[in-house]
Amino acid sequence: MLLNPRQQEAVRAITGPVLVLAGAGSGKTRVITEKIAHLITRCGYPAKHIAAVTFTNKAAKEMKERVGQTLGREYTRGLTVSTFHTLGLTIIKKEVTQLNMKAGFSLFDDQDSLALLNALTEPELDGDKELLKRLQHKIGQWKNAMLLPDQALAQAQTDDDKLFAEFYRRYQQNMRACNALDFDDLILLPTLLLRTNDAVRQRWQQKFQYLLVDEYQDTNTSQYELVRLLVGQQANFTVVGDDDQSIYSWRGAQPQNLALLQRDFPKLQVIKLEQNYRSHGRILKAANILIENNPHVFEKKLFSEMEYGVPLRVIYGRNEEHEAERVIAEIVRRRFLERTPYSQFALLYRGNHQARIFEKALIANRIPYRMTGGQSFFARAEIKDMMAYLRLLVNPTDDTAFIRIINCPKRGIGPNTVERIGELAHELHTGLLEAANHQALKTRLGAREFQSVQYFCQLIQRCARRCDHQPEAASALFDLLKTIGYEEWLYETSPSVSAAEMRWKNINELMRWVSDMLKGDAEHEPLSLADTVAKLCLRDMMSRQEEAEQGDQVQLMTLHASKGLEFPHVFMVGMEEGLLPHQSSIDENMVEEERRLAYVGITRAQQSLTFTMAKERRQYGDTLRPEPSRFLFELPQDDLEWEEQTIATEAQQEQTRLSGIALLRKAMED
DNA sequence: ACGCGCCGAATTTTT
DNA sequence: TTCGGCGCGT
Repeated sequence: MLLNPRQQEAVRAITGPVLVLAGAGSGKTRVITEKIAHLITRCGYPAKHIAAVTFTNKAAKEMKERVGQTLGREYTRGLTVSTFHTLGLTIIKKEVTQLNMKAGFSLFDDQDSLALLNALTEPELDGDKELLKRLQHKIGQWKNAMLLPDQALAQAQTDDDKLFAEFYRRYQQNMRACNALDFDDLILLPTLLLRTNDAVRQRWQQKFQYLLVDEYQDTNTSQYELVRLLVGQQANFTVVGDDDQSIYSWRGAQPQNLALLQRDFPKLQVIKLEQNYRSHGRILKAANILIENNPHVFEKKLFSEMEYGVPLRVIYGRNEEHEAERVIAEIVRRRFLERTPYSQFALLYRGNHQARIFEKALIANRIPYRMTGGQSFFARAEIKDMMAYLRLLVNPTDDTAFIRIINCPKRGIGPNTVERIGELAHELHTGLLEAANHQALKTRLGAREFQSVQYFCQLIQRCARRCDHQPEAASALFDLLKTIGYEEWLYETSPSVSAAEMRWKNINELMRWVSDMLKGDAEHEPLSLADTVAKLCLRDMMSRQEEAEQGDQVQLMTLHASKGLEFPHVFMVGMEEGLLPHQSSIDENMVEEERRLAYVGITRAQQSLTFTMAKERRQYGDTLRPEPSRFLFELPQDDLEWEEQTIATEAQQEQTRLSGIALLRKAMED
């Protein structure tokens, strides 16, 4: 299909700064990929001088694929399509010496940095999880605002802030000692370096002569600054975004960055993509009218040339179980009557806890479903263990990794022994592993403990040395895994055999990625172990296995997780004051972002949209009678069918339930 | 190794 | 209020 006039305009605007305001379903990924193709084939930009930046690996991967399809792989060689964090990492790796860092640094995820913060604030905070989270969040805010510890301290108003700034200083000091970076550092360090070092900045401006940024409304201050520094005076760039889909401000995203562009680049060309190719007219109308309740810097109104479609519906359950039952009865009915496959239905909710009741009902009715989100692969204990081994191999000063695995699997090294090692490390100004390997430890530990520690150090060192010879690295890792007896340990400590099997399977999955990345393939150079580990930390695996084969399953996810996706039939559940908008957002005057969240949900729907709610909802042990969400009243009532609010008799309710089940029986006989 | 008992969660989480 | 996870004790 041809690009529409606005899309063409967006693709062809190649001189100077361009902002593409891309409404939901307006084909923005297509515009970005076409634009990259246009830059390469028509404008003489070599691929290696173009960078496209996204927020997720998934988006980066999709974009890479689509550019490859459009142009053919040979034209895309050298093209940079990566996440902000991977781009930051690329710059840091090239500029390690400028940054006074050693190669083979570790990347800490949120859990790792929380563990470090816990250790650093031991006496003062005493492991208070609530406070630690707040501290971590605060440090993140400072980093995103590009404030270093002493600047944070200088700015601190309250005593609390001063204390937190002091912890921030300790944290950074320790991170440096461990040669470790957190995710925010991946943006902050390159930004500060580019800002202060003219030669480095020029080098990177030379490298990236054209920059494209996706989901621009989700950038934070340091990310925007990085963009500004990279594009320089030339300002040849395109950012694509939609202020109405900004739903991550609680994570530091600054949707104001869209408006700031106009201030910082007066020549900014603004192009709006308002034609929607996804949803029926009624759904778009509802979305437009809802979002008009928010203030806007840029006016935007989506339109569709598709049919007007069926009315939006609002249905009730007498409580949350009944709500779930009714949704399921509805799905079963439509599957049966209209032959709609399960996979065309999506259930969207505000909070993960809401999923449980729907899950239960789906299981009870044997309806296949897929829940996205939840505990991620990398949050699993066995994966964290293995990653800690990998990190320690690459970076012997990674004390967080050392502490995690020193006694895992159990090898008779208890907290006391670790304490002794810590003391020695402190005296010698070294990392824990080096201290553990020091002869001075002999006099401080019992013979057994000393021997255990020695054995562990030798294991790590031997393996690390073997890993230096690239071809041997993978087998060295497998040998290590064997030697420490991790599989046996899993079977000993898991609550069930099947749990152990699951965990061991996960370990093997990880090991497969590692060995694939070490080996490389037709499209990927073989990577060093250090690069492999870094990529894994950023969840940036090559050939990340295709999302487990998607059968015919009902889709369950949070509204946040649904951004960017589309479904023929959408149920937005729990449409109640207190849930959406969420109570704490109401309390903090953050209803506009909740409205955007509702907007995101509505614009996921292609053909039909159903809002559901419960008349009664149990919470904290008492029972609430929530009001319908204010957003329902903001929608065009002519397009909304409210179910009659008659109070059904028990008999009628039972009838509804039974007819649902009867339909199910029939469906299962198919 | 297993079981019991207590405590915490209850908003969203791209890296 | 309830459920699940974790930690400790036998």
